[in-house]
Amino acid sequence: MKPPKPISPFRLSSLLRLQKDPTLALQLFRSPNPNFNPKKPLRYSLLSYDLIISKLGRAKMFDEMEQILHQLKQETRFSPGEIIFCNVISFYGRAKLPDRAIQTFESITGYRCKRTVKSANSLLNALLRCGEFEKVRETFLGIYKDGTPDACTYNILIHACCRIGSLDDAWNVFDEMKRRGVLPNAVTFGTLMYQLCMNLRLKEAFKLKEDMLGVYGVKPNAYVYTSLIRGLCGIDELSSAFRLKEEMVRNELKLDSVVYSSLISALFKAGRKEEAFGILDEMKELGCKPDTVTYNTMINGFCKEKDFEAAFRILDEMVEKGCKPDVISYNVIIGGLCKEGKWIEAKDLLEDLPRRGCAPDVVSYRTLFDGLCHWKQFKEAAFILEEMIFKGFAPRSASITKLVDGLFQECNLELPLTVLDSLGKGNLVDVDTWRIMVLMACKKEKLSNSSKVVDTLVIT
DNA sequence: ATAGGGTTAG
Repeated sequence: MKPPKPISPFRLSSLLRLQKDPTLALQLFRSPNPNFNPKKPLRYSLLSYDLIISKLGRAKMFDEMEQILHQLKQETRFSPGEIIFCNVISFYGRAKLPDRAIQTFESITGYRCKRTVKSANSLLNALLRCGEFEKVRETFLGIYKDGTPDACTYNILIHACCRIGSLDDAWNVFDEMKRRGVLPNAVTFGTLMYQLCMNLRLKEAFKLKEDMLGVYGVKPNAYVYTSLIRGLCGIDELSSAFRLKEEMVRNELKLDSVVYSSLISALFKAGRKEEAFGILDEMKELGCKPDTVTYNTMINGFCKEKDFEAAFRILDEMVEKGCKPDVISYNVIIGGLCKEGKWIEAKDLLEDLPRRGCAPDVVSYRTLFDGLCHWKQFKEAAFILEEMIFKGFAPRSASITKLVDGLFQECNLELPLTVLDSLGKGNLVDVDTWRIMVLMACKKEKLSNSSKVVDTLVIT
């Protein structure tokens, strides 16, 4: 048998690109040639660094990602491009780790890489995602160290103003942008339009639509239309919303699944579900594939109508069409079932998720837990509670109060101890839980039992 | 993968 040749740097990059599993990709990166002489280490290409860092960042494997970054720092053969750091900063933003985003930003020059407004923009956006508005301000004030703010910078600031709910501030930034000679683009108008439509300020929104083309020469795109369509649906102007959809066609804008999902959602809310199917057919005819959100919208519609059979049919259709249901698809159904008192079905569905290839999330558990408490299925609730805490998901504290309250009303003094035990394991015993436990126990005047509660509380 | 739009729970 011929001995295999060692992997070349080029080959490593292709293999990394193909490897979907971040852990296996990391293993491959760390020892690409396990059977060869380690004295001749592989000379990693910049591309392979880029690939592994992005994979680890997307998978939130930040310690491993930092190790690779450290290794990259030692390389003297090349200087990494700024884009790598932009990506890392946005991974930290998505993971709600603002301090790490800032650290990364500050470390860039240590990699022999020039810092520009691009990484500053990445940082601004990461801080915005983390809700760190004061730090957004500080970063913006310091941006001139790296260059001058561009359209992207101002767009992020406008978005930040919208997020804190101040359209006035957003307009101020818009004016400032123009004063500085930076041209607003489609994203600028898309962001402003979104906020106007969210607040149902449709008159101003349509004025902005006129101005963006007439005054600024920017053509309204699908983002702008989607906001307007949703705004119109929000004030029950469905026919106007559909007229806008036709206008998109006339303006040769591609109708995408986002536009269609909005319309389908509106049709269901207006009790016109038959037409929703017509829209679904139209999508298919125009070659616009319904995606997970489109199907989720329909599932939600059917659940609101208590038509769970139809909801499950959509779920089957998704699987058939190769569109994978996500955790939201299931959470919607679990929530709908709980609301109707069908908690057995809800529980069965949750327990079936792993088999269906979907990991339940904190919403799945909270929904079922709240549903069980609402229907006074306390034993089941306590069981789910233990499971969710074991998985690291915290219940809402109001739900716990409701559960314990309900148990005492049923004179069940044993189960609260089990609940307390579960909460203790998750370090979730807060002051409210304390209060209600002692209060309820004392109310029942079962002093022996109340002292037992206190004992358990002291231990936890 | 420097910036904006659609579905759930609260």
